[in-house]
Amino acid sequence: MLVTRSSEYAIELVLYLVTRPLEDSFAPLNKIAEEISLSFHFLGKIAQILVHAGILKTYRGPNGGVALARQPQDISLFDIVSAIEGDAFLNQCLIRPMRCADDNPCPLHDVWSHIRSDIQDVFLNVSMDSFVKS
Amino acid sequence: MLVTRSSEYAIELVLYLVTRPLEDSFAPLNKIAEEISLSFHFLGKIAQILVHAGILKTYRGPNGGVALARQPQDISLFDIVSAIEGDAFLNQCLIRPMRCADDNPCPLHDVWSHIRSDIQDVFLNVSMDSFVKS
DNA sequence: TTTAATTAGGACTTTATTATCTTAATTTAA
DNA sequence: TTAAATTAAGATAATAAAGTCCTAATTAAA
Repeated sequence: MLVTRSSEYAIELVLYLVTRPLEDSFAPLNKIAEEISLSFHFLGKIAQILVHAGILKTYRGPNGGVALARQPQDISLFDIVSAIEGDAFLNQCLIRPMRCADDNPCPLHDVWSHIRSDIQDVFLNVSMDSFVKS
Repeated sequence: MLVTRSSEYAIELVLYLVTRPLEDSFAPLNKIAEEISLSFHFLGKIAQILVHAGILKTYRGPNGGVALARQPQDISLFDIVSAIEGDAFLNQCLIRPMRCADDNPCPLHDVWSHIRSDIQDVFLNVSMDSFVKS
């Protein structure tokens, strides 16, 4: 598993907002949940995390819903996934992440720090404007 | 999370066998569990999976234990992790892995298939001989 | 100003993962 | 041939992740 299911859902939610027509403002979560076949309540929790991370904004009441808080080109895959998975995402050693440190490295430490830095770059370099509908 | 804790343990187990003196044959799991501070019983289950995957071999009875079934240079990180995580490891799309297919691709399909192929290459190219003690 | 539409967030339930416990099977050596 | 040392594997328990449900808070419009 590369990311949790919560991260998958978060990516789907952002993709939904990125690919829908620009003129629309807030999209209600119940409509999104139905269209992408996810649980409305669970999606609400995901949305809250993304709001706290500054990726989405919400508005309550009639005609309310969620919307992107910044431009698609300013939202990377890394932003979304690290918001859900926490700071530790791609920031730890592969084995015994809690024990391994630069001054007490595990055998994989050097190899892995290069690998995860490469993977992190990939996640940082995929931004949501790749998926904007024209 | 990039891999499950079970995969971490599997990597640790193999690393233990790779880094110990060559003249030793089978190492008993209780000794390994103690040295790397893991649950003996859980380690036993991990070992069984690695045995079925052809990475380890075991021998029961006094002086029994586990040993590498092949040379360190013939065991990659990918071998270990995919044995534990299953065939789906790095072989699926990032979102909705079950639904996404080449003929019905998710929005991330093309981007992600390149990314995961790169990550998979990294896992394939790290083999256990990098960690052999000389 | 009341009602309806929405997000916010806590409590709870279900499911999957991780971990432990117990017994069986295998093998060596006394 | 019995006892000890080991892995094999099923059953159960604990923890974490995923999912559901309920009530509160906010906002717009009738």
